[in-house]
Formats: sequence, structure tokens, C-alpha cells
Amino acid sequence: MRESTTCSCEVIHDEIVETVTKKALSAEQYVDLATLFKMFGDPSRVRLLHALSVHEMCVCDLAAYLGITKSAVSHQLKSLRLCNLVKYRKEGQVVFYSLADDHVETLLAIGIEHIEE
Amino acid sequence: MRESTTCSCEVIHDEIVETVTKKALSAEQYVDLATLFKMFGDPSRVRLLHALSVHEMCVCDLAAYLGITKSAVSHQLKSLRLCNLVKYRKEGQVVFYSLADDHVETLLAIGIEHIEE
DNA sequence: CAAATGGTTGAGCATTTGTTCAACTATTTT
DNA sequence: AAAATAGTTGAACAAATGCTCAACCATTTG
Repeated sequence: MRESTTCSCEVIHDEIVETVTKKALSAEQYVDLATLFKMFGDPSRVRLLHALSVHEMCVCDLAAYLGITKSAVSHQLKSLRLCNLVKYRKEGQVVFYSLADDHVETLLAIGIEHIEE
Repeated sequence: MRESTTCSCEVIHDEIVETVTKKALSAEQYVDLATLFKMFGDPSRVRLLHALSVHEMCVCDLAAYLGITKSAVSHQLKSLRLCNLVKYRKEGQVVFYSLADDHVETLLAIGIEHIEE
């Protein structure tokens, strides 16, 4: 009958939907989760994160390594900072970036495991 | 001097870049990694995956639960299938989807840990 | 076999995203 | 204090993304 009065369709298995709804996180948490994983969802950014898992690096080196401008790297690093994925220390003009915590390496490791199945 | 003859800049710390380069994965692997994590990088898709971590679900229920059309869900599920993140079983007209392996739950768990710091 | 229902597919569209460019700040060097 | 260099920022733009719509396939039911 009606397909998308609001935007979806009828529930077939009420109990299942109810069970799942009970275990659901908040809308905000899903947004935060998505924002976090999005940081790993771009080839040059995941490459950047993987590089930092090997050694701290400055913006110039990262730009050369990744083959993009310092500007692009700086923009990426800003997003990564906002997600608490990287931290930095300043030494003169040079800013060294490194991973903020173990989660990054763990996520990378599991991701690598998955794609190599 | 020149800023972006090709597109980047000069290397400052050759040794670091060399060390990182040695440990680097292949370009294809970074693309695959990004593609994998991208699946978790959208609020409704990560919500979908989290729902499936609670219970297998059919497309209709998922659509109702997520508040999007069956079509949208089906499109998402196709991407998730291509990444080996979900599997399905058919029962009459109804297709039940569930998580393909433990990696999904593990990644979700670590992600949740991270955002709750 | 016709109608109904669950699911898939492709086109189209609005939004988001990753990059570059240009202009700027900050720190060092001369 | 001027020049050079590392990094940041905002605007602009092309490419990618997630959704809906409409049409279709597949399976069940009358």
C-alpha cells in the first residue's frame, strides 16, 4: 500500500525492532561514532594515520610523503585533532604530530586484519 | 621559494620519511582500508551495523528502525556486502541480514570506547 | 495466473568532502 | 628589522556520497 508516507515502511518483526531499540545508543553517539570512523575513511588520511603509528612527523614531511600540499595536510590534521586522534608538540617553527592514544593503532590493526581475509 | 611545483613541499627529516616509507602498506591496501572504515563513517550506516550486532534484521525492519526507505537500506546493505561486513539468509520473500564476522563488533566496541573518553 | 509484498537497481539530486590557492601568523636567521 | 620558512585558515570547486523516486525482480497467497 503506502510506501513512504513519512519515509520508510511497515515493521514486520516488532519484537526484534523493540529489542534493538532498547540496546540503541543515542543519536549523538552515532554521529560521534560516524565522525570518528570517517577519519579513517579516506585513503590519504588513513595513510597519514598509519604513518604516525610508525613515527611522529611534521607537516612538511607528511605533505611530501602523502603527495599533497601542506595546506591539505594541515586541514586533515585539524579534523584529526578535533576527534582526539592526534596530538602535537612544537619545536621552533616545526610542529610534530603523533597519535593521541592506542585506539588508533588498534583500529588500524583490526582494519588491516579484515581486509586481508 | 617554490611552494607547490608538483603539489607538496620539501622533506625536512629524510630519515623519518624513509623509516615510515619502509613500513608503508600498498596504495591498494590503503584504499581498501579507507573503503572499509567509510562503511562506519555515516550515522545511519553505523546505526545499522550496531543494530545488526544486537540481532539479525530484515530490510523492512531496518528501514522502519532507521527512518529511511527500503531502497536506501538496500543500497547501504549492498555496499556493506561488498566489504564483507554483512551476510544474509533468505526466508521466503524476507531477507535477514546479520554481521559477517567479529571484526565489526570489535571495531564498534573500540569506537564507542574512544568517543566516551 | 493475478495481486500483493519484500527486496533490488539505476537515475537524479542535494549535500558533503578533499583538495588547491592565496593570504595570513609565528618563529628563526641574517 | 627584513627575509625566509613552517604552519594555519577561509574561499572556491570538482568529486564523491546518501538519499529518494520509479521501475523492476522474486516469492507468496488468493
